[in-house]
Formats: sequence, C-alpha cells, structure tokens
Amino acid sequence: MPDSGPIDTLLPLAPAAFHILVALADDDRHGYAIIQEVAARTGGDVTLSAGTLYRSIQRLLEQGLILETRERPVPKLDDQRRRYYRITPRGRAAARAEARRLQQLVQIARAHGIVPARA
Amino acid sequence: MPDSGPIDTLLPLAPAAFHILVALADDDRHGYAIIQEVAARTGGDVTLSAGTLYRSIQRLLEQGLILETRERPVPKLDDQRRRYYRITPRGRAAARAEARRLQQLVQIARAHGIVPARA
DNA sequence: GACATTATATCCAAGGCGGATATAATCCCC
DNA sequence: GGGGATTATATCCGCCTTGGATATAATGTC
Repeated sequence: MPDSGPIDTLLPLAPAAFHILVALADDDRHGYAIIQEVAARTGGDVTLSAGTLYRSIQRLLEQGLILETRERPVPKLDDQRRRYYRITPRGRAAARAEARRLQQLVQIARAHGIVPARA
Repeated sequence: MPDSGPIDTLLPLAPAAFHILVALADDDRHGYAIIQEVAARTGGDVTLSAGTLYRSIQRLLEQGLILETRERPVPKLDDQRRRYYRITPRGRAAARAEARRLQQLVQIARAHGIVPARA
C-alpha cells in the first residue's frame, strides 16, 4: 500500500501518526521539532518518544501522507542534520478523516450520557 | 494497579476498552451483546473480535472499571452461558476522561485547520 | 435429533509504543 | 578554541493491544 487507495483503509490512524500530521498542518518541520510542537500543543500530555517518531515518519512516507523536502525554511542558519517533512494532500485527507472518526466516538459517548455536555 | 489511583494513569484508554465502557453505560450487558451493541452503534465500523473482547473484559475487571453481576435482566428466559457486566463509577469516570481526551484531540486538529468546522 | 447460531475462552502473529542505546552535528561559554 | 550540554536522527528491545483462528459448549430451530 504505497500511496494510493481509499483513505478509509488507513483508519484508524495510529495516535502518533495523527499527531505528526497535525503538527505538519501549518508548516514544514523536522523530526525533533515535531516532538516539541506536539508536546507544546498538548500541554505536555503527549510526548512522542524518538523511537516512535522516526518509525512513524517512515510509515507516513511509505503511505504517501508526508514527503521530505530539500527546502530550508531559513537557508542561511541551517543544521545539516535536520530532515524536513511536509504534509501531502492525501495526508491532510487522512488526518481529516481521523478527526471525524474521533469526533464520532465523542458523539457516541455523549449519546450514552458519558459526557456531561459539549466541550 | 488493581482498582484505585488517579484516573489519569489509565489514559489513554485502549480503544476496545472505551467502546466496552460506552456500551455498558446504559444497561448491563453480556460479552456477546457488547460486540453487537458496538457494531450497531458505530454502523458496523467497529467490530470487536472475540479475542479482543474477552481479554479487554478481563483487564477492565482487574482495573475495577466494570464488575460482573449475578443479576439477570430477564430471569425467566435465561442463558446460563452468559456473563453480565456492569460499569462502575470508576469506569464511568475513566470513559468520561477518555472522551474528554479525544475531544481535545479534535480541538487541536481544528485549531490547525484540519477539520473544516465543527461537526 | 441434526444443524446453525449464540456465547465464552485461549492461542498466535503482527503492529505500535516507550525507553534505552548509539552516533554525530551544533551550540555555548569560559 | 576546546569541552560539555543540547540538538537531531536512527535502531533495538520488550510490552501491550489487536484481529483472526481455533476450541468448546449451550441454546434455538425445524
């Protein structure tokens, strides 16, 4: 399953994969920066380990949900170790589908009175 | 970790565990009925396998999130094979916390423009 | 009484995860 | 400019959860 086929077959998205895609929604980022972005965005609740991050990135590349860019956001001050990644349209679609799926879960929980009201 | 301690340590809840707790939110149910309830409630998207179900039930019992009841909803027509389960207050709290966590994920995805609007 | 369905339980292999380890480039400060 | 902390990527290990297969037995149906 390289980079085609229905998005549904990718769901449910692995939690780490979802976080990475969301972190790349706004800007291209390199791996280490993704870890920091996710931690910051979740208030420290989600701290991707290095092992999880780089394995997830490999899978996302194979699935065509992200791609590596040679562009450097700030060409002058650069760090040759960094590898920057960009979300693809397909990656955006996958993240959107996953978000919808999560939203449905919350809806079901609400229908069963688990959640007081809507947040 | 038998059945005490902060709810947060239980999060994230395994997907199967969350579905089971939600299915038990309204009524006591036996294992097989939980599978059917989850499948019905999700429009067939989530079909818990038998292996997943019974192992998840064991964990939930150990964690004090559900308990087994001897009560039979309909005492007359009964099936001696069935084992009925009931959600505990702690289980309800765990499901609520997990739903909140999921809701936060959706919010983050929205903040990054992944999701068009609110569902 | 035979056969499909219901119902619980266990085993196996696959996949995702955190944490540890390795290696190297970059930064900072004295 | 030399040395140590930090940044950055990568791989390995073991644990946990999962779907699917298998087993066993009670119940329902005709």
